Amino acid sequence: MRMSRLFARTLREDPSEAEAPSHRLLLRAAYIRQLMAGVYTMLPLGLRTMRKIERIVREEMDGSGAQEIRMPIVIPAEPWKITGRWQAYGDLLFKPTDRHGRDLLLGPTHEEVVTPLVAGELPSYRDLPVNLYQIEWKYRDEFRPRFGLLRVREFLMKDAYTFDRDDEGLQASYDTMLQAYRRVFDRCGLAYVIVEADPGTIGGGVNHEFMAHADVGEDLYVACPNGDYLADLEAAMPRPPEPVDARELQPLTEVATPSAATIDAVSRLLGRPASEMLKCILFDVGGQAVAVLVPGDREVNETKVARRFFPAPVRRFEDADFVTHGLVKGYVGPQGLPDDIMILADHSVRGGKDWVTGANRSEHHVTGANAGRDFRVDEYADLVQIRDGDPCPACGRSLRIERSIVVGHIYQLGTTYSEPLKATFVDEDGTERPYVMGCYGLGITRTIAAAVEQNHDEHGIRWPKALAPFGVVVIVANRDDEQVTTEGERIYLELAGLGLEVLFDDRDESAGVKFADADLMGLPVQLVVGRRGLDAGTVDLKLRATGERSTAPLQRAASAAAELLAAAP
RNA sequence: CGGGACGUGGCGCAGUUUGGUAGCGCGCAGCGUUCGGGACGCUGAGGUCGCGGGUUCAAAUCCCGCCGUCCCGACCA
Repeated sequence: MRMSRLFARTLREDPSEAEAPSHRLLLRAAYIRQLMAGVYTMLPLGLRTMRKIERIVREEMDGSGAQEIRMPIVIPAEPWKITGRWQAYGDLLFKPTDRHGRDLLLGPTHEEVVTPLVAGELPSYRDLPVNLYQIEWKYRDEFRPRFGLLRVREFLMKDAYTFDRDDEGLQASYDTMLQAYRRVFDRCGLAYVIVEADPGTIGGGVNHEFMAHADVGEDLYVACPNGDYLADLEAAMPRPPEPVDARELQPLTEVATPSAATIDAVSRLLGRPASEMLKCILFDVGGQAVAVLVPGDREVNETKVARRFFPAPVRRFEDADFVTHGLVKGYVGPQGLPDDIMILADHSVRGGKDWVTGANRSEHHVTGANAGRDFRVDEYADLVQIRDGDPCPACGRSLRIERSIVVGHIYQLGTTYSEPLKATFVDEDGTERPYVMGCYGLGITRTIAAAVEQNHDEHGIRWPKALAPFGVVVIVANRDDEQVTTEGERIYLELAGLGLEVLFDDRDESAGVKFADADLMGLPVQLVVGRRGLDAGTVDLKLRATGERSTAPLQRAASAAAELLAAAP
């Protein structure tokens, strides 16, 4: 490709709207342009890199026994209403309507399409397992798109779906996909970890996230320095609480706590640490009131609450809700709550702990409140938010919180979708059973951004060769020197003849501009043809990743560049 | 949606406080000089000052409403 013809105008200054390195550099180096918040045009360079990743993904999917299909983007709403996700996704969905006023949506993921598809085609256990995937644009009207390609409203995703006869089959399919994902991200040159995670609005049980390290990453995970625990922050389990020694419990006593409606204020007023307070947070779960109990020094992990009740929508009580239920905001405690309020408690609330908690009466709290004796707990669960420094559930050492970008997320869905959608096959014994499903997402456009986050310096992008839009850039350093231009052209054609992807910077620009643009665009190998070198019978080579420079004899220029590229990271 | 900031040629910005001819740098076009790490000179093109309404003799500037973009939070590939 001749750069003089390439549709790519680089920017000398950082666009004001770009903050994250990948956003800034992809704009400056002419890979992408923004159309509106969270929606981007891929320019020729960006599209080439995107295709590179697609190709790697395709090869690994095909090699794992998955078959590519292509599902529609415009989807009828009905199956989504059946699975509950029409409500669960809510405003996250783009919801067009057709001329008949029928509800449609732009596909944010495709469980509701692929499940009935398979059910309609494969009625027998003999057809299983099945693994279908597609690489298609996804639409999610994110609350806040940001950081260029990292979080967008239209993004390219590879989504795969497996259909198995039973849990053992699912486990095997899942393991196969997990290995395929490893190979994809290894080939993309990403530094990443695989963590246990929360299934969010997809649902299901076991699931893992592939998290690429990045300072701008929006996703947090906890890691044990021993390496024996890794988990998404939202899914991280605390170390089980130490058993409480049996002892004499205090009586339940009401105390006046004037204008102390916060844990902090009560703690100061009564001179007791926040860890001895019992926090009682109220949620509305699809119309049902739920009280969640955690120690006063911990936060409720709302994701865990939402997961417990999925797909019912979960929201915190608003002021009006307290009034409706006859509760006093700031002074709510579990004892004496009406029966229509479900009480969920974190495991750490178990046993006699003489809690200080709200008295359900304005300006009053109680002391000596104990689970079982003074208040009922309908269910114990893991509900607290993990913090930096919390003990590792495996070894007890302090966990660290790390930042990352989720580039892949795989789920063992089980029958979460096949059951409500009545997607069944006939098993060997002649009975109908729902498919045991898995689904596997991989963000292609996000991987572009993650790769740039991990591979850049103050001059620009430094692509790993697997993702670079071109492998080599041939730079003509002296534009008015006919011999230099001719030699450059010759080497360019020779490289292209070797089957390499070459960008030929034949622009009528000064050498400095070309060098700067080459660094900015980040192509792995730079080959410079200039007067200086020609006089010495050589060309100059530079490896973008390391900045390492070398020279090669003019006659061996193309093969030397090819060898350098082959050895490049 | 809650909190904050911003919107002026393609890009980065000044001008708004105190209303009075729309500016600078980069980029773009032409000519000349220069020519291996973002060269220089001269000439030139390019702007409904986000949109709508209002105040005023006069609005980029003051007032009201709306739209858009970015940053912090809830959501996720």
